[in-house]
Amino acid sequence: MSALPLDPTEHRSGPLLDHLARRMRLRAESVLAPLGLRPRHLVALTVLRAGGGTSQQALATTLEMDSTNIVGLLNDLEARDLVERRRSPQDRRRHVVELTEDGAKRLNEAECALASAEDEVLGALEPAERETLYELLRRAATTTPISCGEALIGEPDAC
Amino acid sequence: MSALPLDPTEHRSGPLLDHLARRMRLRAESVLAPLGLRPRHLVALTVLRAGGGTSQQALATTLEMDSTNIVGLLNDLEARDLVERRRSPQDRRRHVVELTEDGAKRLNEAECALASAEDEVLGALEPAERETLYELLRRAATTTPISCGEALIGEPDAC
DNA sequence: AGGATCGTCTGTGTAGCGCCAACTATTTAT
DNA sequence: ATAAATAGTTGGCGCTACACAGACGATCCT
Repeated sequence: MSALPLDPTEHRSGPLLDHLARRMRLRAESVLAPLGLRPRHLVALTVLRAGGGTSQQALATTLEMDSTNIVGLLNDLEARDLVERRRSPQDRRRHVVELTEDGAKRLNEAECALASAEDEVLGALEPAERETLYELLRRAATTTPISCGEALIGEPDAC
Repeated sequence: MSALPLDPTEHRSGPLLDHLARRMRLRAESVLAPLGLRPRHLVALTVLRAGGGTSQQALATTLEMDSTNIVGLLNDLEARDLVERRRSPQDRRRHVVELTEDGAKRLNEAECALASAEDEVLGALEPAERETLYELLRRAATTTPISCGEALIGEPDAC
């Protein structure tokens, strides 16, 4: 079509994302096992750290998982005191899920433990590039996960 | 430790990768259905396009999947003429797996179809940033997947 | 009081995938 | 030439992650 060498073919990162996530997850699984965590738990913890206190269904929306399965996931995390369920004062049906201090600490430990896995999978990238990658992923993941009004329970001013 | 604001906390992209891959995969699933493809097929096709002719076990190593499951995956793709299994002349036990023209075309179509999914998931990133992301992912995924000697069947000089 | 909503529990079904075992065709080593 | 290793295939078993549906109590909104 055009003489410009701008976009010769469609560049979709979906499959690459999938591929790398799998490679990472396989390594993470074994590295995380001694900590009693699975990759899936880390995703939840990461989202919770980023999102502050959210209701369970908000979490379900963010993680795009069925809410019934969120229950089990949170049970795991709460049993290990990594996460806390408090009833919302505004709406006592709701559980406000929040990372505990232990949770934040454990998440940090896990992230340290993941370094080796990341070294293997992202070995082709230099440190600066990895940081760029991280920043892009983080920003993409922090895309006002839910309609904003329901997600931010504690900060009604943010919107 | 240091006063520099360089690395206050560990930055692991593993969980983010996992999260975004999931979000992408869910959308891809429905978008790809009319094309008779699943996300997993796209990963394989993408790897094949990047890697040229590889043996099945090389593919298994790259995708980090059990080789018995590779068989079924390739059966799917070959049944749709997206992929071709030829016996290697050098070692007639081997199947050299290669993308057909139809396969390349179909992969391109699929990538176009994925645009909407990507728009939703990577909506927070500008086009230039998405391209950067793609490039980083692509390079990370192209990390001499196998020990190099076994992977490159057709090009024995490359190493 | 009545209806909707949030979370929980239970159960069912399915898909992805690892693992084991057996078998064939072929290559390599002895 | 015979034995051992390797590539692919098939079949089966089992586990895990999930989605989905139904029922229930607690709570909110009218």
